[in-house]
Amino acid sequence: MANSTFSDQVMVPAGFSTSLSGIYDMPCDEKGSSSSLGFMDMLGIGQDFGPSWFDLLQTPLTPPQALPSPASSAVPESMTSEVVNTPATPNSCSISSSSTEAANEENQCKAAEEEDQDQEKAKKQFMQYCSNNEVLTCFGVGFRQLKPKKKNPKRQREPRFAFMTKSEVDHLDDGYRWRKYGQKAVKNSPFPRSYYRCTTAACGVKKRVERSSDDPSTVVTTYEGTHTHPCPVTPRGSIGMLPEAASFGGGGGGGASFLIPQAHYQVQQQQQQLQPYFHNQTVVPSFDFNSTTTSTNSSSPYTNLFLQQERRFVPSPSSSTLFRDHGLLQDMVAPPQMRKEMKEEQLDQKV
DNA sequence: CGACTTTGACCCGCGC
DNA sequence: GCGCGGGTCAAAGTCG
Repeated sequence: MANSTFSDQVMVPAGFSTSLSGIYDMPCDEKGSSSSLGFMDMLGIGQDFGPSWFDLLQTPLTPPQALPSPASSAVPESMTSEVVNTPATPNSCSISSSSTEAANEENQCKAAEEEDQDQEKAKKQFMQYCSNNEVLTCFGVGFRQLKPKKKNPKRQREPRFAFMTKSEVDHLDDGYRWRKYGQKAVKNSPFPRSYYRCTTAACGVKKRVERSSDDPSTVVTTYEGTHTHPCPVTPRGSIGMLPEAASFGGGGGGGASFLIPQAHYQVQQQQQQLQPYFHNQTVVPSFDFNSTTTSTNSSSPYTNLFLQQERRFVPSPSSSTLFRDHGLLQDMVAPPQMRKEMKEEQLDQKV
């Protein structure tokens, strides 16, 4: 199978961005039965909870042409309200039959609530991220309920995170090493779904990759689980993603891997190696993680992830030095406005 | 030879 | 109970 680096993903026509669209939230099954979530499940389609996520997917988070300025980078109110609203069903712990069970359930309730809080946090942060980054389509912060095993009937919740990317190839290189362990034909889709598992021992992270039947140019990647190890791709040991930082919403229940930050790192790296290749490519605009709008003391690795990783690429007056120093990121990561400013700055310096 | 992919078989949950 | 579909296993094949 063809492999690609993340740079393949971000090299999309102007007006499109590596896309993430709308967050889905997966309701917990009240009965604790397993639920293998399909694509429709992830979108929340056919489920009776809150506003339809499918509706969210129909609307780009931000218009492709309208770069969000710091002032306008807040999550749109309409989105915020929908994202923050939690489905009514999950973790509603109201029924118990005995005192011990009640105690257990109470603990589970607390844990679940904490998880939900983390998830809420993650959602907010993620929406902020989407809003700030012209993300067109994102869908997925949630938990998958694993099938209860007979020996261990305890419910397990695996964090899941899915997003869509425009890519010619299915399997995108996110820095981790994956082994394909299965492929299945998907109903109502001409494209098969591939199953990958992190090759690192004791790391149970999985990912599913499938091509959208609606838009064959779109690849849907679903991550499941938390990496328990640093990203193996840490050239020169410069930016190794810590396990905490490499996961999403992991404060309470761990988190699924998230590609974007590392993608930028790879983009930056490959930019240096493949400069001619990236010529005139405009990608990944506007990464402005406003520290004033983002909680920095959050226990969520999600927050730290963005703050620590993304800020390396935040175009700001001070970071323009970074662009200058490397001399090759300008076309790549800087939004048009930023490129213009940098150009002007360079002209000023020449004068 | 090790790492990885392919692919048919198998398991399990769910709906009817 | 049965069939369907999603997910996983594992043997065989491929590749560097």
